[in-house]
Amino acid sequence: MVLSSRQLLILQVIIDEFIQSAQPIGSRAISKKEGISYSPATIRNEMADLEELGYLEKTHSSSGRIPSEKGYRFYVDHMLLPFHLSEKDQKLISAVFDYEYVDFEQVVQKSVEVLSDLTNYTSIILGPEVFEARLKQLQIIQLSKTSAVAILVTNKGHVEHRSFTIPAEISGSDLEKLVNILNEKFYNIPIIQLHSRMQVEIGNILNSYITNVNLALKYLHGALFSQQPDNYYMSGMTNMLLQPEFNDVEKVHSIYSIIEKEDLMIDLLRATEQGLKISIGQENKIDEMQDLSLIKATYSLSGEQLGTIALLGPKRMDYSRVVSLINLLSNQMSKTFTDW
Amino acid sequence: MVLSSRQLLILQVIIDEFIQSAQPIGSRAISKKEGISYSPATIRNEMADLEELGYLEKTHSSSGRIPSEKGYRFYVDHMLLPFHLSEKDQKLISAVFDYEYVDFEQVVQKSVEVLSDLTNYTSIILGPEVFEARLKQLQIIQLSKTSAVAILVTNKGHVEHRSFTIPAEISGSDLEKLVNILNEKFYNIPIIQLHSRMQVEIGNILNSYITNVNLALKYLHGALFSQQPDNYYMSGMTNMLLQPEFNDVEKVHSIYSIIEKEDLMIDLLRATEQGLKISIGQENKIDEMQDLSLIKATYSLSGEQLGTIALLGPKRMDYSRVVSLINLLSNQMSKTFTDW
DNA sequence: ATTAGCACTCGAAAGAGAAGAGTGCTAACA
DNA sequence: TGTTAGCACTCTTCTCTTTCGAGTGCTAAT
Repeated sequence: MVLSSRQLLILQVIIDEFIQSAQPIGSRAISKKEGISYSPATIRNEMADLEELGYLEKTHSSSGRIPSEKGYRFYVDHMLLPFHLSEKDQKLISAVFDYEYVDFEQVVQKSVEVLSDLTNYTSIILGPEVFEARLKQLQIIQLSKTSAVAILVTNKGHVEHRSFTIPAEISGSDLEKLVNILNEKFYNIPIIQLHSRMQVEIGNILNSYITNVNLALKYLHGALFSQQPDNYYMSGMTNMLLQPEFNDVEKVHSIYSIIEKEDLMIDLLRATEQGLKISIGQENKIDEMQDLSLIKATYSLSGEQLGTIALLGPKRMDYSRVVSLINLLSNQMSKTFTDW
Repeated sequence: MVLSSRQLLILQVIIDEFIQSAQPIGSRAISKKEGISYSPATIRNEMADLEELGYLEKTHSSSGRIPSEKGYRFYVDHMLLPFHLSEKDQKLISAVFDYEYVDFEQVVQKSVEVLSDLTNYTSIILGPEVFEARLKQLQIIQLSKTSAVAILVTNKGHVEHRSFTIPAEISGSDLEKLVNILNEKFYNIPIIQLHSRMQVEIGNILNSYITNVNLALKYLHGALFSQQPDNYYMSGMTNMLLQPEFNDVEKVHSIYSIIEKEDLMIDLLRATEQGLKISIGQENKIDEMQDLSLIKATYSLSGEQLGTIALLGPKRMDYSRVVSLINLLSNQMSKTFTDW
């Protein structure tokens, strides 16, 4: 069953209007729209058909129509017009990349903010995946007899650091030796392999130099990897409060309880495929996200996928503008990172 | 005008009950309370007096009473009983300090979380002030021809880092020299002085070694200080949604709009005096905080004030438990930091 | 000084009615 | 045959009452 062009037109008008107003749309309102030359009665017939096909819904038996999830899906798949971003939008986005002293974190932080500001939705970005980077330098700086900072720098400029107390069994000079050997031996290996190779490859070598090798390794490892790196950035959570569909504290709370579960969101965002993906309502598979849409796009460095940038808002989202914004932003991010 | 002991008792019961129930308290309910042996009529008379004195309010002409801000203030100043924390609370708090690998950030992060979890209010902590620390080591690690990471480590184990692009006019070896000289010259000076002394003291010395000194200094400085250090930690914002007084999206939004203004909150929290301070409703001087109470306490390292730990919730707060929790936590923080 | 009694006030909840937006269906029309 | 006018019907929303109960303030009795 394929839709007639008139049905398409009416569907489009209803979705566009509903995205604007958040109110059910009636036949009379549609017939008065520019570009529509049918009477309300005709439109009512078409709406009834569209409803039967599953693209529209009613809130009650004599209400106007609102888009169903299937309607949104169709809209997103087949009716998304290329949106022309305003000068202002474009400027605000490029401003993110205009700074002299920049690093990944700063750019990502600014990106997530500009995205939530421009859309009035909640924006989330997964930062560059540290473990894909390679070891540039490892360092231990002793602060006192019993405490030190371990610092790890990757070839992509990411820095991880952690303070720790030096156990009595390990001397400062032993730690230093350990670090020297690790730096020499493991320069430029992927961080993700560091853990396993630390155990396997150098235990023997070190035994001759250092007492308590295992303890020292354990400590060093604990210091560096005890916490997952914070590459999760979110902005505009309160924007949810502005959406009329969430004008009830109950709903807000249920949504926030999901958004706050960082692990869950990371799982949700971690992109499988390159490119842009839209999940509408129940497509998200999570009860609390039934009324939400998630739009995510990947960004990359020299073609290699680096992270995900995403937007969370009501199903009634301004998809066409939002998609343009995300595309522009993710492309700019990719470009900037690759240029460095 | 001093309150009679019966008035005190009634005031206490009303505030305690209201903190529990969030409902206006009537005379009959009070007279049935254990420890009260007066008839409702007697209590009504006392309540009328307490209202005239400004300690109580009515929500409408025939409602029960609720505490006024003056009532809360009196309660907090004169009626706060030492609260015996449950085993569970105490355990959860000490668990924060029980880890093997710890640094400031981790402890602060965990503290802010445990505090909001235990209270169901919003918790904020100002982390240790970096600029009071001293320079332990400065380092530049070159990542490529045109990019590098600058890392600054303080004697307190704080690490600041920033990536930057190396301008064409400056050679890598010059940067290295610069860092060496800075390390030698400025070891152990307070970070806060680093900026000015960099300008004044070593410009001359460096001129002979390095071309483009000023540019290099400018870059290094920009890299290290371009961003304020993130020593602001917050947790439990969504807890506000659980409070019956904020069951209206409007109110939540106005509160969140304030909480999100990091600068403003930092100003509000930065403690002038050592110790614990409670600000109730209008005492906060901020319109949007009329319905909120703020409790803040300082923590310190060897007696030297280090930061602030605070709790934000409705005026109807469980002051006595909350004060005990904050005191315990801030003391533990001070103790832990001093022990290191 | 305390308390019982009582009239009164106000909010919350429930119900009734009117208005209005919108539908579905039927029959007329081009 | 596709389109439209007309009309009965449905359902929400708003407003107006009514009722109920909790709680007060005041007066008079203890």
